[in-house]
Amino acid sequence: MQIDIDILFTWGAVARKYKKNEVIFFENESAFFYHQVIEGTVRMYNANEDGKEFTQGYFSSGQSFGEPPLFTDCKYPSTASCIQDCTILKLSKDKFLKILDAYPNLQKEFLKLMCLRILAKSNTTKDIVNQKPEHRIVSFLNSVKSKKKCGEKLIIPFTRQEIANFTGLRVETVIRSCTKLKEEKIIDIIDHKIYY
Amino acid sequence: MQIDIDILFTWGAVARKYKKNEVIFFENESAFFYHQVIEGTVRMYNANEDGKEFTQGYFSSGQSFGEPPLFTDCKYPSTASCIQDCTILKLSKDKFLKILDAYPNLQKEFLKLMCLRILAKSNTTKDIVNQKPEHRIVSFLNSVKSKKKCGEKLIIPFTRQEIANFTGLRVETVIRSCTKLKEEKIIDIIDHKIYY
DNA sequence: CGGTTCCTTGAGGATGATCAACGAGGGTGG
DNA sequence: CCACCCTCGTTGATCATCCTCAAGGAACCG
Repeated sequence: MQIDIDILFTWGAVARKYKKNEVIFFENESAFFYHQVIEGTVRMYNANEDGKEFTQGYFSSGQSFGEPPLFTDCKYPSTASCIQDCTILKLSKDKFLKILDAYPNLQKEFLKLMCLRILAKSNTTKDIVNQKPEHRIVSFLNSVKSKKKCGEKLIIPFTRQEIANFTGLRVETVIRSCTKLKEEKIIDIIDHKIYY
Repeated sequence: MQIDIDILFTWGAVARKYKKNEVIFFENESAFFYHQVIEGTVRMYNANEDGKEFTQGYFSSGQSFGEPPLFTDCKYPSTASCIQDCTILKLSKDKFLKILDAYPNLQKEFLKLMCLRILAKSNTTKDIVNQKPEHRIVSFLNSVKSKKKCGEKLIIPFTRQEIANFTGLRVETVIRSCTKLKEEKIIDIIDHKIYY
C-alpha cells in the first residue's frame, strides 16, 4: 500500500474509472498527476514503430505508478494503459508534493520504493542483455515468484505473449524456450499453464 | 555535486584511494558505505559466465554511486570498479542515513536523483529491447550528449569496446554499425574518433 | 622499437525473428 | 445445442542478423 486513501481524498484526490485498454498517459507526455491503483491492473510499456511492445511493469491494487516525472520535471518514459477495467486515484502534482512535505515518512517510503525500482530495472537490463532466451525467461519467472514469496511451485499468471513482452522475445521463442525448460524440469507445464 | 565534502568529513567520512581496475564492491555483496567519487571514474557493470560485460553506468568526480542498497537492505546489483586511479569518499551507512535525517533537503535531492536514474534505465532497457544495433548506438550517443548539453558535434570519449559494453553489442557490430552511421551522415569519424 | 591497446575486415555459423498455418478452449448468440 | 468468433498456444520452414573466430593494421607510449 502506498499513500493512505483517506489522506489522498482529504487532499482532494479523485477516483476515476478507466475502461479496459484505455490509456492513462502516453510516453513523452508531461506529468500532472500522482496515480494510485484502487482496482484493476495497469501496464506500463513502450511500443516501437513495428508495433512491438516492451512491458516495463504491471501495477495493481494499492500500487502507485508513474512517479519519477513528478519529482524531476521529465516526460513519461512509457505509456500506461489498463489491462482490465480500472479505478485509479488521481491527485494533482503540486498537492502530491505538498503531502510529501507534510509527511516526511512518506518521502522516505518513496525514496525506498524508487530504489527498489532501480534495483529491479538493473536486474532486468542485465538479464536481457547478457542472457539467452531461456535465462531471460527464468529471470522473469524469478521476479514474479519473488513478489509472491512462495516456496513451492507457483502458477504463472501470464500468457506467452505477456512473457514475450516482458522479456523482449517473440511469442514463438517463448513457447519453444518453455518447452525446453520443461524438458529440463525447471518448469512444469500442465494444461498449457506454466508452473515454476 | 552530491553531498558537500566538508559535511561528509565532519560526519566521519574517509577518503580512500583505489588503483586502476581495483574493485570497490562486488555484485551481490551487502552495502556498508555511501560512496562518492572525489577523483577518477568508477564503472558499474555486470559480467556473465562467458565474461561478457554489461556496463550499467560510469560515475566521476562529484557523483555518488551504489546508493539503492543503502535504502533498501538489498545486495549490490552490480560490481563497481575503477577505470583509472580513483579517490573515493566513504561514509558508513548508518551515518549516511543520519545525515539525510539532519538535512531534509538532501533527502529530496536523492529522491530526485533516484528518479532520474529510473528514467535513464527505462530508456536504456527500452532501446536495447526494441531496436536494431544502430538505434541502440544512437540512443547511447544521445544519452552521452544530453549530459554535456552541447548543441554542436561532440567527440565521444568512449572506445568501441566501451560502447559495446553499454549497448550489449559486440565490438565488431559496433564498428560495422558506426561505419553505416557515418555513411548516413549521422556521425562523423575522424582519425578513428567518433563525433556526434 | 617493442609492446599495448584499439580498430578493422572477412568468412562462417548459430540463433532468434518472421511467416504461415492450424489446434484447442471459452464465450456468445441464434 | 450448435455455429461462430476470439484469444491463446503450437509447429515447421525459411530468413536475416548478429556473433564468433581469425587475422592483421594503426596508433600510442615507455
